Amino acid sequence: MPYTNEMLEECGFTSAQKILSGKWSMLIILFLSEKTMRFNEIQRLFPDITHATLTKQLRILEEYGIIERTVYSQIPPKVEYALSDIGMQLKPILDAVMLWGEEYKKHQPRSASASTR
Amino acid sequence: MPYTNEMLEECGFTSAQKILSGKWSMLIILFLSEKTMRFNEIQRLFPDITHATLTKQLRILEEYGIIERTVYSQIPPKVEYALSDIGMQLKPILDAVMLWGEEYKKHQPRSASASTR
DNA sequence: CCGCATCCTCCGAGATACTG
DNA sequence: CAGTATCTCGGAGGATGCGG
Repeated sequence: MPYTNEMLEECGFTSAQKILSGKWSMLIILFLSEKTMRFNEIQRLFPDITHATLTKQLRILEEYGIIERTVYSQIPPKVEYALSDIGMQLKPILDAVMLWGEEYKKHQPRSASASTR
Repeated sequence: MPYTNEMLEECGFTSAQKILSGKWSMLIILFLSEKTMRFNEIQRLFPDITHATLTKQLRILEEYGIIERTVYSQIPPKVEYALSDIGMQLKPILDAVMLWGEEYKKHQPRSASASTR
């Protein structure tokens, strides 16, 4: 039996796809699962993501309810990012993804870096 | 310590991100993990993916070594798609993702369908 | 039945510069 | 220190039509 777009919208799988398909989503979630971090901490962790892009990614994940944002109204400002409960439940999955990725690289030493598209 | 783009390229996690972030990748892999399928079977399963798009997705996954393509030279043509060994190892992960998605929808009844972006 | 080539649309990701 | 506002650009995803 076929799966139309409507049916896929209902399915939890589709939510997961949207949330995880962001270029940095999985990495951010994985590191936040270790500890709560400030904006600049995250940025120092990934020097190659601009702060504008990082802000967007964090906003999206926040809207999805994956991370929680705490603002301390002070000078200088301080904002902390932490995983929500449901976000935390992604950790074992992302760990498994990472392990799979390592395994994959052993078998396919050159494939996924040279994106053929 | 920071993770530069170069370091991330080395990391297996990045391969996984590229492979899994395709809009249909996870769904296709999940269904192929159940059984080998012909092109038209897959397309009937997802009526809302055009055959051009499906072809591209399958090619990409094939280049990544996730799926294997068997062509039967006959009239009419027959092509079968199956998961490779390394592709099969994704199944438990995708099952977990699906379960997480269901759990997520319970907690966030409206979030990820109304993509706020 | 299956795949390829072409063209188009749209959005993610980044670059840059400015605010409190 | 953190966030916002624009702009650009490339590529994913899709529509259509031809070819074997």
